[in-house]
Amino acid sequence: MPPGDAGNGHPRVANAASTGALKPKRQRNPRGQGSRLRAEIIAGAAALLERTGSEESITLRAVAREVGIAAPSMAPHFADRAEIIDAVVAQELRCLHDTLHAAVAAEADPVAQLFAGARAYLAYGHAHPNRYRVIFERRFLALWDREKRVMQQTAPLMDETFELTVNTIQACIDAGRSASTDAFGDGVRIWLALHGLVALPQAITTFPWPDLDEVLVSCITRLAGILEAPR
Amino acid sequence: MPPGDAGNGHPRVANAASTGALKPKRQRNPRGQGSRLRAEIIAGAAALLERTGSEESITLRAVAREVGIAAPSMAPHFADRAEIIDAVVAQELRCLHDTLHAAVAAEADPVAQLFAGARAYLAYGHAHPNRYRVIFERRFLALWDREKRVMQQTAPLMDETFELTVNTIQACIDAGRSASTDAFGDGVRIWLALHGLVALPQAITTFPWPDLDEVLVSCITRLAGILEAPR
DNA sequence: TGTACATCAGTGAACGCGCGTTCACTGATGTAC
DNA sequence: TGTACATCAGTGAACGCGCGTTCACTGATGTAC
Repeated sequence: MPPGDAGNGHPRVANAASTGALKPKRQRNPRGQGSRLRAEIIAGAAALLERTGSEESITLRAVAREVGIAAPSMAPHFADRAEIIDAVVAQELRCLHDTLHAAVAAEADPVAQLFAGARAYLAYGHAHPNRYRVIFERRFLALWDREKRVMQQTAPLMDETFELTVNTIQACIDAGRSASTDAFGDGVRIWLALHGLVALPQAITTFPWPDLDEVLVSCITRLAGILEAPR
Repeated sequence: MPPGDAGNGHPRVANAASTGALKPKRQRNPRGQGSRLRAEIIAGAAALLERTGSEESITLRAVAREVGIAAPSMAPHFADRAEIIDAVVAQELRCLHDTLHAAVAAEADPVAQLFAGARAYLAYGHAHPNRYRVIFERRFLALWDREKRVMQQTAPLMDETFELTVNTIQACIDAGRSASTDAFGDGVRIWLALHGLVALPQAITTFPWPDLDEVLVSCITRLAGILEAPR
């Protein structure tokens, strides 16, 4: 068993403290501000996720190490791992939404907006594969009640993000730039293709993928019935 | 902590033995046939995966319990978890390939073949979500050397499976049924869309997904430039 | 203005658990002589 | 034809590890009187 490995298949990941760059001992939050630790825990878990790429590495003890607190100190804020991960997902989804919104808002032409949003989605997925995974490839193992609760938190945000796409396609239609007659349906088709575009090349690394930006453009052009390139 | 939970987030899953339906004590393989255990281990791991849905639940001890052997007995056959999972992936990918091949071969019309293959892919993904995940959503955590070795095993099979799609599209073109001029590129686009079609609705369960078969048909029709419905 | 007390924000050691791995072993089956 | 030996196909107990969780605690900061 290699050193640093727990023997349970989860490599123990170095944090700032264990690498010797030991953090200044954490100062406790002032009275009444105890809930600030909640945000620190979410940030710690997100950092852990970003660094290790595996949802499983977000153990309570690992997060505690990352944040620099004792493990039981998390109990008042989170009941278990899943609640922490949920909070991370919500935060990351908000981040993705804002990124996409900004990319779309930066363009004036509706067709350019559609491509810009799609490119931002693809760029986010490839720049932050681990964050992307935790949002769009989570699995729920018979945690049905919890799943519902989580979804109540993230579903509106997901819908809001998806609406960006539909609105942009509708704008293309209204401007006479698209032959689409079903903005919602085409939004779905584009989302599915984009997910494939982010996820598959990351999983199947041996395949001779063509240039992904070109694939993106051709998929969207055909799926959204775009009549010509952006002006 | 609930009983049966290791306290490490991995629920311990009941097998036939622990549920009381205790298996007849395993008979050891005859001399010279020791490698048969290898197949039993792969089958046990696959069963575990199918039942629990999580790659993490495939621990050496869990597989040993499933198969009904002592944990150290696996050492001669597999160096670690990853090797077992690799073997499962290869087996499942072979299974998927055969399924798709059969579905395509059952049709005569090339357009019907294209749709039949795509529908078989979608059906496999939804019937066996956990098997699908282990093939197409594996993550490789800095196991680069191992990844290469694994890919050497599965890459040819993956290419073979993909070729089915390309050949079918080419047949559509040759029969004058498709306006496509790039069978490979359109194969990629269809694969990406199909992956989204399998994976996203499973992960995002709150979204009001439209009928997935209709989405499949419309995506393929547009992405492969199909001129009319199958004859 | 003092002071006793309550509350808050955590700590640190200990528990039992499943994990991967080690190591000496067991018992059946073939094989050389 | 007998028999000693080698090999094969595993077993079972023990190890140290990280895990989630418990429980009594500590020490700073407000607050009632």
